[in-house]
Amino acid sequence: MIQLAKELGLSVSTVSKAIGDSHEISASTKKRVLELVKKYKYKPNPFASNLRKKKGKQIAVIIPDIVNNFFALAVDGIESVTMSKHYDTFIYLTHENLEREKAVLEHLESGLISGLIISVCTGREGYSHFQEFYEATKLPLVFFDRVPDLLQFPKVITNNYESSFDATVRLIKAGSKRPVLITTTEPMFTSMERRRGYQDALEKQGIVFTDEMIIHCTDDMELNYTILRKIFSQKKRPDGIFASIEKYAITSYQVCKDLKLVIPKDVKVIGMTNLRTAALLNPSLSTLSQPAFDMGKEAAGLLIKMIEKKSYAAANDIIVLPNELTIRDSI
Amino acid sequence: MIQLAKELGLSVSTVSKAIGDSHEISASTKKRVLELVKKYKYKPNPFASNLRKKKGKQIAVIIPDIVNNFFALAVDGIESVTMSKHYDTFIYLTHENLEREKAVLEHLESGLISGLIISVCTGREGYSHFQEFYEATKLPLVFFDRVPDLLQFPKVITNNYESSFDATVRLIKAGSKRPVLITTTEPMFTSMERRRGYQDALEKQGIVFTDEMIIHCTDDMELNYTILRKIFSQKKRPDGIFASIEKYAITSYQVCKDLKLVIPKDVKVIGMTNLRTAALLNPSLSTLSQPAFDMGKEAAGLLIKMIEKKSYAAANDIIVLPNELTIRDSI
DNA sequence: GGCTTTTACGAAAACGTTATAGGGAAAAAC
DNA sequence: GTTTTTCCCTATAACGTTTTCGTAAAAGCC
Repeated sequence: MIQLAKELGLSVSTVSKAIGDSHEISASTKKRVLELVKKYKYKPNPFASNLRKKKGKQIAVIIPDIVNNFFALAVDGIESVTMSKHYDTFIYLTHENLEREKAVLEHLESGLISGLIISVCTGREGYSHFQEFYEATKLPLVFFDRVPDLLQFPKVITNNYESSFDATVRLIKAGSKRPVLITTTEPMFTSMERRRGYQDALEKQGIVFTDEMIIHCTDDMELNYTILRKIFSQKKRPDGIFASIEKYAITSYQVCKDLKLVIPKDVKVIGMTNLRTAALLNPSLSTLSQPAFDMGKEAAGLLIKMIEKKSYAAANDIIVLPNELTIRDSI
Repeated sequence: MIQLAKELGLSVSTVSKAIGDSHEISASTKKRVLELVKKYKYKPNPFASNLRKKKGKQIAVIIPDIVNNFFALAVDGIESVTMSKHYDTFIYLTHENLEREKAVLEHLESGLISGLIISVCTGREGYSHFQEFYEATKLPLVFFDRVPDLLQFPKVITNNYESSFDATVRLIKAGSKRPVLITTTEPMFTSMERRRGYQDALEKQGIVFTDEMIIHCTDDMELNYTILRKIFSQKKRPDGIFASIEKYAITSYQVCKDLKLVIPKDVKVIGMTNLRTAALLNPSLSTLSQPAFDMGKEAAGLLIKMIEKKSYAAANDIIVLPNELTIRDSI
C-alpha cells in the first residue's frame, strides 16, 4: 500500500480509505486508486486488516462428520452463502468426539473467526463449553440440526416431531401392525423428538406401545446387523421399520434381504435419510429427508446477519424447516 | 500478553519467547509463564502473530463438490492430518465452474493461507491461473485426483490407467462381448487415463474398438438417462458397462431396470464409485473405488511437509495410490 | 466580506505479536 | 586478575493495515 501511495502521490491513509470506499475520499481520487489497485492486483493483507479492525471475514463450521450426505449438503449450503458474501469458511470434524469438539472450540477462542456454525456431536451432557466459548468471545453462534436444546442460541432445525409422527402414521396406514423405531443409543435432542413423534403416532392410531418397540443401535455397523438380525429372526417379529438414522435404514435392508423378508410385503420401511441412491435400492426406499442444503443456507445467512449486526433480533431465532416425506415402494 | 508480562514482572519479549519455547529463556521462567498462560487461558492473537511472522497455520482446500462421497472422504482425510498438525482448513467449492475456481485462487493471493490443496474442475484448458497463483505467492500447492497433467506440481493420484484396464478385462472375462465405456463430455486427465486403460484392455482381449463404444454423458442426469436409454434400446445394444464416473453407474442401473434388462445376465456393470450403498443395490454393484481418504491424507501430509520445509524434495513428488476393484453381483 | 460548515486529505497512533540487537551478571577460560 | 563466553533477559522496531484527529481549502450563508 505504501508503494501505491507513493506512486499516486497520496498518503497511505488516503489509499486505505479509498479502497475502503470511505465517504471522506473524492470520487476522482477513488477512481485513480482503484485503477492502480487493479493494475497491480493489490490485495490488502488480511492479517493486518483483521488485526487492526479486530475482526475478519472468516467463520468456522464444526460438524460431526462430512462423509454423510446430510452434513455434506449442509456444508454445501453454508458455502453457497459464505461464498456470495465473501467470507472464508473453516471446517472442523469432531467424529462424534466430545473432547475433540471442546478442543476445537478452545482453539477458536484465539479470535481466528468472527462467527461459528455448529452441529453438536452425540451426547446431551456437557454443553457448557458452548456457553464458555460465548462468554469468552461474545461471538455469534448458530446451531443447526443437532442443537443443544437446553441452551439459548439461534438454531436451525426441522420439524422432527411432526414429520416423524406423519411417517409413523403412514407406516401404520400402509398396514404395519407393529412398526418399530430404530434409533441410536446416544442421547440426542433430534432423536428424542423423533421418538416422541413416533410414540404419539402409535397412540393416536391405537397401537399399544411397548419398550421393545424401540430398537437401539450403535455406531458399529457389524453390531447393528447382529442386533437387528436377532430381532427380525423372532417369531413375533416387527412388520414395520421407522429408521430414524440414515445408516440404520441400510442395515435394515441388509437384514431383510438376508432373512428373506420381502419389503414391503413382510416389512414396511421408512428411512430418515438424504441418500441419493434411496430410489435405486430394491425396493426403492421411502424416505423422510431433511432439507440439508437449505438448513446450511439459513444457518449461514443468520450467522452473517448477526456478525454484521444487521439484525440484533436474530440472537434468539429458531428457524424450523420441514422434512420431506417421499413415499416409494418400501411401504 | 502485556497483562501477563506485568503480572510476572517480565517483559513482553520474554513472555513471547517463553510461549514460543525459545532456548533463550530459562526453564524456570518458561514454567512460570506457561502456568499463567494456562490460568488465564491466554491464546496469542493469530492475526498479530501471522502478520509479524508473515505466515500462518491455515491452508485451503479447493474442490469441485462436497456432496460426493469421493471428495467428502478426501476432505475427511485432509482434515485428519491438518487437525493433528494444528492447522486450520478453509474449504471452497467450485461446482465445476472455472470462473469460480479462478476467483477463489485470486482471493487467496491475499496471503490468507500458507498452502493449498486442489482438485481441479472439469476442462483441460486454462491451467494458467495455477501457475500465476504460484508465481504471485510462491506458496506450496498440492493437487489430488483431478490434476493438471501439463503442470509441474506435486500430485496425489491413483493408477487410473492400470485399474481401468483391469476392470475392463474383468468385464470381458465375465462374458461381455461388447462392453462400453461411459465417460464425461468434459475433458479431464483422469477420464482420459481411464479411457486409455479401457481401450488398451479391449485391444489386448481382441475386441475391436469402435467410436460408438464410448458413451459421453453430461452433468444433467435427465439428459444422461435419455442418452443411455436410447443406446440400450437398440437391437445391437452393449452387454457391458464400465461407468467411469460415480453417477453414471446409478443412471445405468435405472435404465436397465426400466428397460427390463437383467444385470448381470443381459448387461454386466462395473462402476467407478465410492458409494457406500454399492453393495445394497440390486444386484450389488461391482466397483472400482478410489482410496479417497488416503489420497486426502497424503496430499495434506505432503503439503505440510512443504510448508514446514522439512522436505525440499517434495516439490515434484507424484504419489500414486492404487484403486480397489471389488467384484460383486453385477458382473 | 466575515462567519460557519463541509469536503478532502495527511500525520500519527494503534492493533498484538515476534525478531533483532544489545546488555549485564555470572560462569568459564586463560 | 583479566578477558571471554554463556546465559537470561529487555528495549525497540518492525509487520501492514485502519482509525482518530487535525487542518487547509472550498463552499455555504446572511
